[in-house]
Amino acid sequence: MLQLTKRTEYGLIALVYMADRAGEIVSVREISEQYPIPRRLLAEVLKDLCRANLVHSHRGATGGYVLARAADQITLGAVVVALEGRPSLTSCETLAPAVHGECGIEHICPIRSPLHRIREGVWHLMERTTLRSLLRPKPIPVAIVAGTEPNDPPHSPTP
Amino acid sequence: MLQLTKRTEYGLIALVYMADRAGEIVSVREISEQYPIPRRLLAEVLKDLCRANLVHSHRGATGGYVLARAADQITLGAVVVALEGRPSLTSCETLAPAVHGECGIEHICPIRSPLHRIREGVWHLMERTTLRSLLRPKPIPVAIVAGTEPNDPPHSPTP
DNA sequence: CGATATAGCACTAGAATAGTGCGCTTTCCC
DNA sequence: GGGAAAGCGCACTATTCTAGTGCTATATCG
Repeated sequence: MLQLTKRTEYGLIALVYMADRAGEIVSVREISEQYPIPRRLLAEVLKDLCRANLVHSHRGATGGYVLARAADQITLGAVVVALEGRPSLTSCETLAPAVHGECGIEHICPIRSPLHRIREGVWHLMERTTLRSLLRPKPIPVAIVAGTEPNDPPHSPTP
Repeated sequence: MLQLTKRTEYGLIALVYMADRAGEIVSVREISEQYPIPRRLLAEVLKDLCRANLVHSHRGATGGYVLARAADQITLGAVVVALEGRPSLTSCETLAPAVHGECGIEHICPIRSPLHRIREGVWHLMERTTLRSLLRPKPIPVAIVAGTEPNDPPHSPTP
């Protein structure tokens, strides 16, 4: 269904949240109280992001998570890979490498290599998109609560 | 799961096959005998493509399907829309328009509009990809006439 | 020590997809 | 004209994936 999973959405929201508080340790509870995201599920997601080294964890009473790198060093692609695996677009690619290297009709499959190109395009798009570019150009946390975008003031998002 | 469905794969394979035989009426049986695709399922897919006016159907004993337009007039986007609906990338977009126009956290959702851009990018990619570009540049029997890409082999396409 | 937070595993429920059954209609061809 | 072949339409089953939850263990701050 050519759509990101909820896990990925939640992960991105959490990452953006953490990016806004760069350096601070943020707990799952804190994030889940800001958005209608099930706490336990978000916890699972953060664990995955931690395993993928996108965030660092701190255990114990005042524990939580912190971005492992700067926001412009974290790509959408990396997040997607961490939370739902490398996208494949066709089932060929999902199964092929695991089985015997082919999808069974590989030698006659007329859409294989062209679709690869598409996949590459999508993939490239996600690799080029950094967490930073997902951030709103608004510095104040309070603004997050209040602001829909009135008319995109002074900032220019990305070149 | 950022992946095309089997239906879409099957549809593309069928379309490519039909493009190779532009003008001829091709039956579901014929296609399903060339590839390991369940006949009945392929039939469902072709029906959907027919409803979307991407192919024309001919009933009766020697019936089958034919491309409704030239291969370069059929986009991957149109096929995807016909077989799995317009892609949405986030659940916001899937539900939002149906419900009350918002996903519930829309006003605070930090990833909404940036992710929209991504979606647009993916969508644009699919809209720009035509069935023709999925074809192998093989100088096949009847030749697809209308002239393939400029990088073609030693074959001066056509008038 | 106790409260709080992450770590890990396993499990349930629901939705979406893959694939099938069956009867009807249309059309070619003998 | 009648049968075979092909599409049409609907409904149905099965499998897979995702969303979300339960429980327990471990770590750390105060």
